[in-house]
Amino acid sequence: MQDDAPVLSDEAVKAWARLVRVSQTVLSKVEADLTEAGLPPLSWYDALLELKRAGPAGLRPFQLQHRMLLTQYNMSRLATRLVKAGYVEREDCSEDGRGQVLRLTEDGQTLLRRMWPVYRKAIAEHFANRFDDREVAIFTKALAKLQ
Amino acid sequence: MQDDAPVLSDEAVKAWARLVRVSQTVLSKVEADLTEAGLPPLSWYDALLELKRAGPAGLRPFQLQHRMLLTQYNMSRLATRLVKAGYVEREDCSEDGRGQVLRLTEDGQTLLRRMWPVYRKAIAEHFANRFDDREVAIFTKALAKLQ
DNA sequence: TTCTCCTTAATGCAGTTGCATCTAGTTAGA
DNA sequence: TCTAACTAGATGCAACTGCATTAAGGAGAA
Repeated sequence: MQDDAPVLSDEAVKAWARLVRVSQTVLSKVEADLTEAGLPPLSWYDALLELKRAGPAGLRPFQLQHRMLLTQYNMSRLATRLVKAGYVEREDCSEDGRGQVLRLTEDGQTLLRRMWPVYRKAIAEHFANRFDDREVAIFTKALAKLQ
Repeated sequence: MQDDAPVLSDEAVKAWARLVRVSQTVLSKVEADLTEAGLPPLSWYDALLELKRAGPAGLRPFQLQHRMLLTQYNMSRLATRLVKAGYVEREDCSEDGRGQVLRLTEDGQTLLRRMWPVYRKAIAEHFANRFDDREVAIFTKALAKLQ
């Protein structure tokens, strides 16, 4: 019987199981709050927020893709959806014939403003309210080790 | 200008963002390791493990659904896939004409045994190795507040 | 210049999820 | 016993994801 098993305590497995379960639960509660308010999913918010931060220069799809940790094909499709919904405009990139530039539209700005209160409330309710400042700091520090 | 905004510090938002990002990243690394080893996704492992724990009595789909925090329709479909793949058997429930019982098959047992080494290695690499025992305890305790 | 390799982005296909709805069986109250 | 309300599970449809592949432009070496 070989023992090439990585060391993994029961406690570590328990922590893992809890991370998976908790993140899934909390995330789906937040998504549910957005859906209930008739708003699009979190991924749309994330994309629009990044584009807002990028300002009028916009972002190349591959840049947004890296920031959001998306796959290339999912970025391509998310962009298509956001453009179709009118929240983003996509134009060919003048410096690179292969590329595009994505920019937030007015409607996109508006959507961000409509989503934030709902999103903020959801984060508070399902996540932040459970911790005090010290615990938030500890939690953040622990998560940083996984990045 | 109303102020019905829930209290939500920048630190809390940062912790939230990190939780979302990290859990997504780590989870997808683990899934990738399973895929690379030619194994089915994590959700299959979870289901099979619950069925193994349930023993020969098996589980009703709705019981498994609650344990795995699935929606009813996703439970129904996961069961169909597992049955089709031969890892689970599904028979009508004698006590309840509407219901079924799910049981692990021999092949299901075998799959569990094949998946665990890969899964364990992935948990260790992408998660547990980043922490010492004390940190695992702190992390678990923090996550507990979100349950 | 031309050839090769790399990067950017799209897409066909199969599988999965969310939502709404449906069927069928159970339970409890009049 | 009959009916209304509830519970267990399946499914049609649209949207989304993963995988593999493709098209097309860019960049550098010979």
